[in-house]
Parts: sequence; structure tokens; C-alpha cells
Amino acid sequence: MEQTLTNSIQDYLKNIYELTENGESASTNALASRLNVKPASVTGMVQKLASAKPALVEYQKHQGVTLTDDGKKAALEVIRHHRLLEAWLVQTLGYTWDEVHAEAEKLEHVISEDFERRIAAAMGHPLRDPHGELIPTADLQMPLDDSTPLSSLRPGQFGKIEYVKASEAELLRYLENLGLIPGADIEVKDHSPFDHNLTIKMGRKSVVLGLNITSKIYVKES
Amino acid sequence: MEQTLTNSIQDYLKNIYELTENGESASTNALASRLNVKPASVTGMVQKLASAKPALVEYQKHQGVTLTDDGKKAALEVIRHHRLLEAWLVQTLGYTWDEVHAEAEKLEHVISEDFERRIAAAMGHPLRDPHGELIPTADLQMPLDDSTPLSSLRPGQFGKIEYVKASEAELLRYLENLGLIPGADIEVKDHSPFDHNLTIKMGRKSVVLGLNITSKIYVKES
DNA sequence: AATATATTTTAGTCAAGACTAAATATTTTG
DNA sequence: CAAAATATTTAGTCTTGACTAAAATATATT
Ligand SMILES: [Mn+2]
Ligand SMILES: [Mn+2]
Ligand SMILES: [Mn+2]
Ligand SMILES: [Mn+2]
Repeated sequence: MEQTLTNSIQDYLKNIYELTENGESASTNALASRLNVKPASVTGMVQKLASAKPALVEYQKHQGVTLTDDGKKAALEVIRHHRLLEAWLVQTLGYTWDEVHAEAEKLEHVISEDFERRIAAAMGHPLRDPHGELIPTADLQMPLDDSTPLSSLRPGQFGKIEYVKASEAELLRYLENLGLIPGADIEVKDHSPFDHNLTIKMGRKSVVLGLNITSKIYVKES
Repeated sequence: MEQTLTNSIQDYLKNIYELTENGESASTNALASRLNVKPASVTGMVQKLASAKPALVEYQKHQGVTLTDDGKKAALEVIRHHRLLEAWLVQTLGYTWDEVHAEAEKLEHVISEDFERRIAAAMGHPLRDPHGELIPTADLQMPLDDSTPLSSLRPGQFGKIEYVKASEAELLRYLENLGLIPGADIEVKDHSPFDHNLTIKMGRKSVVLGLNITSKIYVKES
């Protein structure tokens, strides 16, 4: 019997994907805090996902979880929905990039595959969402990401912003006001080694950004 | 404490509204069959809705339920969502009138009030959905319905179809093929008193329709 | 290596919303 | 109008996905 992917399961898988994108495993606590749920609840759900047939996660006590191939497909399906929806809310209903996330978070679980196809086609099969994040393809492959966090650049390096990995509206509005949006060209002017602040120049403006911002802005070095 | 309107509660309220539009009360069995749920489950939910604060339904054992003013507002909110969504799926994504219902059924519960306003504005505040059904206004009033069921017309009477109260895809395609869609002008040519069949003429075509169809087509006599 | 701290798991509860089976009420009919 | 048929309610159960409190394990610090 095929496991039903409830909203809750979809959210777990999506968040496990996002935590493990770079190889590490997702810890109980990290998942709990992203999902706004207690760690004990995560353990329960993770055990269930691990013993589902087919299994959706790989799990060993105290070692965190990683997605199985089935789990990854399911996660990418949700992420594709989310990012297509965000793009489409912006393009057709005039939402701004700081407004789309909450709406997409709810819609992602309920749209049909037909709806997914229709909005993708209507937009000409976009590659990125309004934050610049890559949209998984229709056959559920995540395109290759050739960017690095801005926090890894040093004075003298130049880059173009590819995406901003953030959903909090205030941060997004702050960045937009500064012109720190996908496509923007920036130059790193200064680095303070102890607090990890970077001084960034875009056009004629400069701004000092802390690590909690620079680690969320992904750039392509140029 | 304000009652949370779960998806399930929203569906109960919507269906109670539709069953009681014409004054009667909604029976346990009728609700159960619309909601694809057992009668015992309906009794349980209805008792809960009746003792919610504020109460959403009026309930007396074995007498069925009616909506309170609060329940009615909540029902109209869901119906407004549903019908706006149907209109919008047709207008912007090329859905046909037989495809929209299932999608709207899921989306109706998750869109925000902001989304509702945006699609209403984008369509110029439409009055009717793709089936011709009236859309409750933004302040949750149901506009006056000046139509009657086609089944109440008799030979010699003329009418224009205002709406079709149906969601089954096959029936809708059948009617569309016959040209029996909102706006169509029809004439009743014959009535067979025992089986309630009506012979309907539209343009140069004629068709005999049974009561289970003519009771779902609402017309304005002309 | 021993202890303190942080993380994770277990065990037991709860609420929502369905279900079945049995009891009761209402309606229809001979 | 009483029996039969139909409709509704009650009582008890189940699943999902949370929660708290307590126990177990892992990691960090001395
Ligand atoms: Mn988002
Ligand atoms: Mn979600
Ligand atoms: Mn509909
Ligand atoms: Mn619904």
C-alpha cells in the first residue's frame, strides 16, 4: 500500500531536503525548530517515515536522517510546487517577493499535477522563483547550483547575486531596498575577520552586512 | 476563544448552506451522502458545531440542522472562495467548466483573504462562476437569485439558462455538447407528466431531458 | 576519565475526525 | 394503529500528529 503524503509529511520531507542539500544529515533539533514542533514529535514522525514502505528516510537513532530516493522525489515535488507557485503569484497577481512565501506554503500541498503543469506552461517553464532559487524540473531533478554564499567572498572579489535563501518578509524588504536582489552586481570591499562582517558595494552604494545575511545571499563569482 | 474553522468544518458548513438555501433543514443522511461520510460522523460533528461558541448551527435531535448567522458567514466565505477560484481557473489557466470543481474544492480552504481580493480584482469582480452560479459578495451577502429550475417550465414557455447546479464532469460535458450552457436560450416544447421528461428546443436542435437534469438547470423565464 | 550539558528518545496523553455496531426515534404502510 | 422500514443517535474504537515529562545517550569541559 502506497503511503499517503499528508501535509505534515510533505513539510517534513521538504525540510529534511533543505537541511541535507549539502550532504550532512538533518538533526532532530534542527528539524524541530524549522517545523515549529517539539523534538519528541520529530523523533516520532521520523521513525514512521523510516519504516514506511517504501521508506522515505534513512534513520539511525541519534544520527539524524537523510532522504531515500523516494523521499527525495517527494521533497522535490513539494519544492517544485512551492517555487512555481511563488513565481506565478508574483507574475500574475502582483505579489511582491516578500509576500509570496506564506501563500505558497499552504498552496503547495493542495494543487494538482495538472495545475502544476498549467502554471509552468503559462510562465514558459521558468527556471527560478522570485528569490532566484532554482525550480526542480518536471521530472524532479534539482538543476545544478553554480553559486556560492556571499559570505565566502573576500575583498577584491566581484559577484552577481543568483538567489536569496530567505523567507522572512522584513529581511527581504530590507535587501530589496538596498538593491540586493537577484541579478545585482556586487563587489566585496572589506572583511572584518572577527565578526565576519563584509562591506559590499553595489553601484555607488556601500553597506556592511553581517554573517547572518551574507550566508543567505548566493552569488556567482565574476 | 474563536473556533478554528478546519477544512472539515468548512465543508460541513458549505454543504449545510447548500442544503438549506431554500429554508428546509439539512438532514443527517443528506449531509452524510454529500460529504462522503457516515451518518454517525455527521451527528458527531453537528453536535460539536452546535455547541461551539459562537454556535455555528442550530440543532435539535432528529430535526436536522440550520446555520446560525455566524455559520452562514463562514459558509459564504468558503463558497465565495470556491466560485471565485473556479472563475479564475477558467479565465487564467484555460480550465474548462467540467475541470474546475475538484481543484477549487481543495484550494478554497487554503487561500488567504488577500489572495481572494487579488483574484477578484484581477477578474473585475465577477458576479458568477463558470457554471453561472452567483458569487457571494466581498461582504458575504448572497446576491438575489431570480431564476427557477427548468423543471418548473411547461410547453410554450421560453427561458435563458442562468446556471447549472452540477459538478460532475460528465454531466457538464454532456450539457456543453448540447449547448445547454449559461446564456443559452431555450423553449419548452413538450412535457410528459408521468416521468417528468421535458422536450427542450435550443436553436434548431431538440432534446428530451429527465428530471435529474432539468432540476439542475436554472433559467430566467423570458 | 569523570562530570556536566545538550540532544535525542521513550512512554504516556490528547484532540480531531473518521469508523462500526448497537440502541432509539421517526415515518410509512398494511 | 401496530409492525416494518428508515433515519438518527450513542457508545466505543482507530489513526494522525501533536504534546509533556522522564529516561537515555552523546558531546563537551574540566
Ligand atoms: Mn518560499
Ligand atoms: Mn507547508
Ligand atoms: Mn463547484
Ligand atoms: Mn472542500
